[in-house]
Amino acid sequence: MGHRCCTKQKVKRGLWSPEEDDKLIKHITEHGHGSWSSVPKLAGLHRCGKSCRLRWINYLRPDLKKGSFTAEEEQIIIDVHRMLGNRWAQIAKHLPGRTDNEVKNFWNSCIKKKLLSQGLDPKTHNLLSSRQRSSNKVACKYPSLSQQSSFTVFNIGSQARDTDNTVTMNAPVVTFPNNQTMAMQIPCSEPQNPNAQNLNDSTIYPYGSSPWKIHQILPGLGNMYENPCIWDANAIVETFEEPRVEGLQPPQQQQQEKEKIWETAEDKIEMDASLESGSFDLGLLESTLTSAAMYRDMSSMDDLGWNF
DNA sequence: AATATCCTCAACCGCCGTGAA
DNA sequence: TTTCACGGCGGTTGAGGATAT
Repeated sequence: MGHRCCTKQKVKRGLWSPEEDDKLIKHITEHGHGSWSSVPKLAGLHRCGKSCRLRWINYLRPDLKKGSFTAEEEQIIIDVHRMLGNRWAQIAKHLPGRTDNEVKNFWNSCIKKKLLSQGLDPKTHNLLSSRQRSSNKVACKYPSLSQQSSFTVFNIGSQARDTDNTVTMNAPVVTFPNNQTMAMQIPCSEPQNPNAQNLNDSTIYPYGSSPWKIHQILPGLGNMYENPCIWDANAIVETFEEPRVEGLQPPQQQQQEKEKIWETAEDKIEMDASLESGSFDLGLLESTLTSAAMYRDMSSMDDLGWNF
């Protein structure tokens, strides 16, 4: 059964013809889309409004980025997915010009296989058990990541939404080889977006534009750090300053807020994320985690420079 | 060259949240 | 309070192209 708007009249389905595209583009550039349900009639299309919307958003929009995903985009997807799961629309927001559908397809057709070939569970980003690994030997068309077997020491936990709506998070663990130091990019204090008034605003630290400085991680076992990254545990990394933004709550208060949300992790952070209750701010989580994820700019694992 | 299998990705499906009536 | 229309989202499908046999 189609959508209600589609059942009212006969609508065409399937691939769009160039003529249909032209009609839709012409209508929207001249009049805007307004109510999508009225677009087909006004544009002279025998499609349902939802189909028009999808076609415009995913394919015809002028600001869409064409072409393959870059290595950097791919890493962003992996990093954000690690923290947000299959929230494609949220992930796509970190990739200007990319759509949720595109990101989802790329994930399912490529990244997922890469992670499996690395012995990582694409859902949790954790290492698969040896049994799971052996049953997941997948030919990876893109060998770059799978060749980085030495990075299996790098294991970040991630969230999984359980059926009872509890978000379970494994504490992120970055295991550094003993006696190694490592350059790591973490955020410095000043947000670049002058309009940002609120830490909850994820635009403060958009990928690629946030201020980072290189820190050195001491040898040993370090955990991804707290501030503004919310992980802690017993991190053996140096702290960095709280972002200074006008109108922010005092750090102490922020800390209390965070403590409401997060329970201290040892190996695992479990929190009651009853999303409907409103006690859990997904936006805050996301923006914070996104900031937290910035360490990924060591992303390019090739740049890490382990000295084995 | 023919056929089978795999892979990609555009499009659809169905559910959900929101706001208006 | 209920109903409905609508937009948005994530999961899934299937056509068609690419690759393997």
